[in-house]
Amino acid sequence: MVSTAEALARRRQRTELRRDQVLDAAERCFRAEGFHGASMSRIAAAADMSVGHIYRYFENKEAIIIALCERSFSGFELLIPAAADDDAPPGAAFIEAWIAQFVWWVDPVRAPLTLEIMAEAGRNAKVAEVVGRIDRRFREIMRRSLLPLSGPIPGDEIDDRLEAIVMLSHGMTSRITADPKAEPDRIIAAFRLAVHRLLATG
Amino acid sequence: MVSTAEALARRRQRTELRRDQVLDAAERCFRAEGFHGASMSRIAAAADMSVGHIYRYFENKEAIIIALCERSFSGFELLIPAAADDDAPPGAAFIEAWIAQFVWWVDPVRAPLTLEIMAEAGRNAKVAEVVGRIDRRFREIMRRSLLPLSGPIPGDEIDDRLEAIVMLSHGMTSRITADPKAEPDRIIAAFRLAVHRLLATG
Amino acid sequence: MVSTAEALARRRQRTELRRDQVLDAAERCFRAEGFHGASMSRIAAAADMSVGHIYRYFENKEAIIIALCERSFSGFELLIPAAADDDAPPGAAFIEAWIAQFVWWVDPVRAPLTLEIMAEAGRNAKVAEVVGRIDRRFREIMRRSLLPLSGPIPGDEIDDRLEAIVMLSHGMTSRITADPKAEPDRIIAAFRLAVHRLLATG
Amino acid sequence: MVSTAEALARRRQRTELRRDQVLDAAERCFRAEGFHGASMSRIAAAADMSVGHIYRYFENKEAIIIALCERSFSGFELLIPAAADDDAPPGAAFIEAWIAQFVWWVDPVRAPLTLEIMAEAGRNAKVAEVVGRIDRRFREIMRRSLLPLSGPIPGDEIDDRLEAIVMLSHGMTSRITADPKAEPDRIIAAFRLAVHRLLATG
DNA sequence: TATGAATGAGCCTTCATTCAT
DNA sequence: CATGAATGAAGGCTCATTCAT
Repeated sequence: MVSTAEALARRRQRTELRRDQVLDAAERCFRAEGFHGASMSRIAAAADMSVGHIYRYFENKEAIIIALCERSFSGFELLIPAAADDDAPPGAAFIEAWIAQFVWWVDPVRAPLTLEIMAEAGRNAKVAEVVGRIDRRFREIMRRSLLPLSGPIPGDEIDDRLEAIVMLSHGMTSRITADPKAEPDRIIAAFRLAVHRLLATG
Repeated sequence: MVSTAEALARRRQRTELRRDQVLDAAERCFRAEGFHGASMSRIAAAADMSVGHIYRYFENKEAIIIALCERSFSGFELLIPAAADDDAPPGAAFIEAWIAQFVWWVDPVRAPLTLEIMAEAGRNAKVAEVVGRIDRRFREIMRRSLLPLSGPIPGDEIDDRLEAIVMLSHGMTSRITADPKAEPDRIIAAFRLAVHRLLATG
Repeated sequence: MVSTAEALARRRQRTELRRDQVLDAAERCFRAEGFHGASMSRIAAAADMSVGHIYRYFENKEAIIIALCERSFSGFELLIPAAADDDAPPGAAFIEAWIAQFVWWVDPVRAPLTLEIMAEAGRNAKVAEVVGRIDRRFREIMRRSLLPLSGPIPGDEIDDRLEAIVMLSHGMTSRITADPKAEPDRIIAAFRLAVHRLLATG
Repeated sequence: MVSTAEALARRRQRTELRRDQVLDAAERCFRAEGFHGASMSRIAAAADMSVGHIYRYFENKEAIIIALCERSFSGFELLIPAAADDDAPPGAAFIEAWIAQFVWWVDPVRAPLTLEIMAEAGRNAKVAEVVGRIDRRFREIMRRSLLPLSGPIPGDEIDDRLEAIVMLSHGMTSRITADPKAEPDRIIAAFRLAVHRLLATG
């Protein structure tokens, strides 16, 4: 029946809404207290939901962490193609646009969570896998869309240059989180300079 | 009395030994479970010591964390001048030696802890202060010893280039930790390339 | 909605029941081991409740102590007006009724707790405040209802005589607690005699 | 040998000194934190002594408590005969001197400890015994030395009157401890008034 | 669907006591 | 005589998770 299909869709959508409601709350809590410091009851309170109800949408606390990691990066994952698929704009301007996307990494609200995720990835295989997936995707996109716009680069240097850009982006997260006085603008400026030098010929 | 002075020295030394014993154990536990995941009783077991006894050497768990942060960086802090004070070797060779020191950052055993420290710095002011101190010292040394060896750099770019180098070193920690398959050698290679390009003229 | 209001009322009532359940258990434990000798886990066991659950009803152990102090005195506080408001019976009979209320103080089950409260008041400001409140109320009632029934008392002696009565009532608690062989009846008899002499003219 | 006997006496005396040193420290600690709140290590620190050394003089913490109870009352026990044995001064003056001794009970520094002892007596048989002993002695002395100075008292009232005096003295301790604003002078004044009325004829 | 009462293991920390030195 | 290092049980409290309603 159509009505059943519709009902199912509506239910599915509502479930998605609830999950987001939990993830929003968890994000706030994890940011302030870390994965291990945040408690389910505090997350529940932040989500305006009962503790028990959360367990209808997530098997346990770890599942929330994993889901949050995925959602956290999906925001970034959407940005990259947005810049990449703007088919072939004039080189320099595109690189500039591409760099601008990285303001995302440097958001002082988001960075601590990203860093927490990286640290957790060191001990939690599932988190490591999520991080690995986005990392591979990030490199692939760079290779496909960023590289063509750079000057000619010696083949044996390509991987190192891309790796350096990845490292820079991770480094931004660290800097923003660990140094409360770091200014996002200055961090981005340093990133821009470094990316330009890494994509330059010679 | 000689004996008293000697006894005191011996005691002091043994205290230092015990503290290190605790810090070694804590380091292993923190690496495996994070600062907040690790428990005092597990740390005690790892240190072959009773829980209560640890508290003779550290006021509380946080004091262990702080002490560990300090000890963790002190290793790095010793390296820098070691390279810097090698009085005036020919430029290129020195830079190479300087870069080689960063194998320290890229040790897959040490990196997870460093990352944990950075994440913790985002919520713990005391940790942030320790991190800030080493950060300032790092920059100051770069400015004093590394910069003179680089080609001429436009004055308004100096800070950005140094900042980029700092970001790269943080990025190495992240990469090594989050990606278990990352090879330290490749990471260092990328770092070397980036540093060279950042110190190059033009 | 009616059901909601009813449910709320029922919940509130059950909460009150639980709190009493905890206080009853705590009272037994405190009596046997003192405020600081009794442990939360033993209180929980005595209350047929898990440790963690107690913390839904009381913020911490001290809150239990305070609540118990309040509840402990509220029993006495109810007695006083009961005697006082019996409007204007013939003097002597009333005084007798009034004295009879003090069997409450002399209950060998209650006295040890009262003494513990007094001792605690010496170090815990919150407890001291609860004790101070009941003390003021006690004096005020004596002044209003007991004094008029006594013979004429020189104005400058009134405070001392009331103070002496207060001291006597405290003393009963001490005697009953510290001397297991003390007979409540004899203690009350002495109290009666002393009160009569303190309220007598001359 | 004489020297041995002397040495033994000297040792005994030094032991006594050490015990007092511990008891002084314990008294301060117990006053501030109660019997259960004070810790051996804090007592040791207050006594300028090592923890382990205390155990040469006292079997365990309870032994310190007991010894302190005994010493605590011995101070009072000495006072009574001091007044009593002043052979037969004129009645009224003696009673006044006798009452004056009770400033001891009302010392705001001593009272909290006395109250703590009374509370502990309710659960610790050994403490109860110490308290009981002093209590019996107190009554006996009153009967022997105070009573003869009073006016003629009906035989069946004697015990009640003495009991009331005992209660008053306990009450003073309670009042002084529990009410930080209570003035010792006023308490003593009330006590004096009550004692006079209890010893008066009729 | 939604609640929050209930659990008990586990957290960090402190304790009385012992014993090698 | 004197120390204080060492223990591990027990302290108060919080937690993730379950389940009756």
